[in-house]
Amino acid sequence: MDERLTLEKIGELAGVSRATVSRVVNSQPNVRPEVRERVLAVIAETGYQPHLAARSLASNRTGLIGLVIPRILQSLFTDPYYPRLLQGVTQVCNEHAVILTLFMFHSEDEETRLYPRVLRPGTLDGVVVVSSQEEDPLIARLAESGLPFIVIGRPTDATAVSYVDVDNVTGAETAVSHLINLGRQRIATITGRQDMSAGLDRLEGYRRALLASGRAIDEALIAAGEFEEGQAYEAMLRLLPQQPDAVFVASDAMALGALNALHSAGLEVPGDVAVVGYDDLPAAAIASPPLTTVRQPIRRFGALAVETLLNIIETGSEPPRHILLPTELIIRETCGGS
Amino acid sequence: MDERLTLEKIGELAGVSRATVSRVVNSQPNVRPEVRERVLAVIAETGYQPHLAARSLASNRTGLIGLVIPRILQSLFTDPYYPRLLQGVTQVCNEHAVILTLFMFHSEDEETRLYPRVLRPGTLDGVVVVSSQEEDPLIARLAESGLPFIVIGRPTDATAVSYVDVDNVTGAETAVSHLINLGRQRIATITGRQDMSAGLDRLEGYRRALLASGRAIDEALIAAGEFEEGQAYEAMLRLLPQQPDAVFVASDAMALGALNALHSAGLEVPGDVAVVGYDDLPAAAIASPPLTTVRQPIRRFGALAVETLLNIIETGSEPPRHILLPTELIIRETCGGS
DNA sequence: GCGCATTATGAGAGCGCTCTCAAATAGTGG
DNA sequence: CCACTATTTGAGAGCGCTCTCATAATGCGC
Repeated sequence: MDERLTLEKIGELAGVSRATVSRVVNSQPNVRPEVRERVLAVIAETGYQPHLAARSLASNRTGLIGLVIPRILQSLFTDPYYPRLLQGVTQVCNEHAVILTLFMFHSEDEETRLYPRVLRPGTLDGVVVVSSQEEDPLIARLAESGLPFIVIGRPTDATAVSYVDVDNVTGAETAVSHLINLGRQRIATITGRQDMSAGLDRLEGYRRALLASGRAIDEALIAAGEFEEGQAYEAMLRLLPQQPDAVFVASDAMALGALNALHSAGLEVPGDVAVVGYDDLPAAAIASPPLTTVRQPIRRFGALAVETLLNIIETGSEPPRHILLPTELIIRETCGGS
Repeated sequence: MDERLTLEKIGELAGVSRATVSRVVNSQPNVRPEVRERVLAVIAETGYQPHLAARSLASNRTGLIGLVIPRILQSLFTDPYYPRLLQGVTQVCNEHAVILTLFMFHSEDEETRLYPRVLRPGTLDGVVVVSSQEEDPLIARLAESGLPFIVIGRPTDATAVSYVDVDNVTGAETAVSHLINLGRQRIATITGRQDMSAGLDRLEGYRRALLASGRAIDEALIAAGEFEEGQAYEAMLRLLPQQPDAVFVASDAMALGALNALHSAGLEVPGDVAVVGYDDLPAAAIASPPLTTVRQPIRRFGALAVETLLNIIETGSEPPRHILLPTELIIRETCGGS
């Protein structure tokens, strides 16, 4: 009882060979039902589980996938983005009996030192990379290594790489169109970082909505917020001389900053200026006034990334998978009207 | 170049045997410096990394540790507790070249189905369990299996089990003593779940502070909040007839609920009733008025758990490690005075 | 320079599994 | 009932590493 359980041992107990037990464990065909039953009984009785490392070595499959969260994004870690993402990710991992490994880096030094570890042979079957700034070096190395991987959030050089992303262009377009339909005339925007696709795409959506309604783009109404609350506060103040009557802000954190700026400038929201954010943070719902925003299906997002990765592992990375998920406009009070 | 790198291969290139390369890779003694150098050069040049699965099989060490987050606590996942904890945990994992695996369960079914996976042979070197309700069955199974593990948050039957916990008793005691020193006379408390040590200990701290100042415990001033905002709201309303002039609330989420209740009852905070929370959520700082609360060193917490686990893996689980971390009273405005 | 203790090196077994391949058994048609 | 095919089973090699143990090389004292 004290001795370690192996295939051999189970075979002995069931009166068959190691090979047959292996077939049963892996649900392969060509085992007499009666024998299969007998083996399964022994397994259930003993609580045998195959030795992961041994199986990995022999089969060249570890049953582990990695989730890589780069340093740049750690700041976002205070909003519920990652927890939600993790829920989606772990959910699918659990369903498919895959073990999730988590790589979080805290400094550039750590990144360069530990990236090789992600690629280390005999470790992972595949990797989910949360994309940060454009051009994460890890992505190039993954591509080169041949290890299956998928990116959450679209990288710049996207065509050859599989990714799952939110349709930020359409999300932003919908938000801005809503402001247009509400009759707002001078719609400004505070943009996110322009080295992230999320930042670029949300600006692109803003442009498209305006153009679609036959308006011109006024560059003076576009201010850079870098996805940071403080920067957005400043950006909002810079926009005020242009007398916007609405502003589309590329994240809720920034929208909160913009709201502050508007308040301290003595302007009414949504009376004087309508505001729409992006992300639907919990803080958005309890802002005053509650913030109209664009909600992303974050959990589905994580789930879909893993599902797609598993599919890539199974069937190969060709063709690259490009998946865009729709967003939802959550209308609250900062946009006025409804 | 295309062929897979193995110890054998490296040995060939360096003109030594597999065994010698292995010694170099594992920094063992008894290799001539000149030979060591030559081998290291080949390794650097080729980018060789040992095959994890093969090493695991041979050495019976995988270099993986698990972090298990039980279902019950997922609700807490919206506050920054887990992100912070993960930062501490991954930090130490990175330092020690250990790979972190994350197990999150979403239903009772998943738990019972997947617990064995955590214990599966050839998978993990050790486990960090975030304790939830008392008596997590996983803890008993881990103890039985002999796999090294440590619990974050103290389990009930704590003596035989290693854990890292916040000193909730002292934390609560300090908070309540502060209210006493401020001259509050009728200090109530809203408790957390009494099947979690955090809930029990914070109540115990409340009691101790009162007794230490020579006061009696008035059970009518103790109301159950179950760690939920809504429940705390109700609890606060139930307390009001007792005319408390202060309330110690066992979590910030609940404190926010209590604050709401006080407002809607037309009472002034801290004028009529002082409030102290616990946890120092971001929401605590921006509550109105900003909430006095007890801050826990969450990141250190996670870091210490992993460090201790690694030590247990190295040196054995005897004696069990019991670590208590101090808290910090963050004084803001809801307690009045300073 | 010789015998000895020490240190450096390589051969080989074995970790627990998968997978191929040949042998054994069961099933089929005439 | 035999020849033949289809299915079931087991023997054995091999995955890439660690670790023990025997052997080879080296250092040292006299």
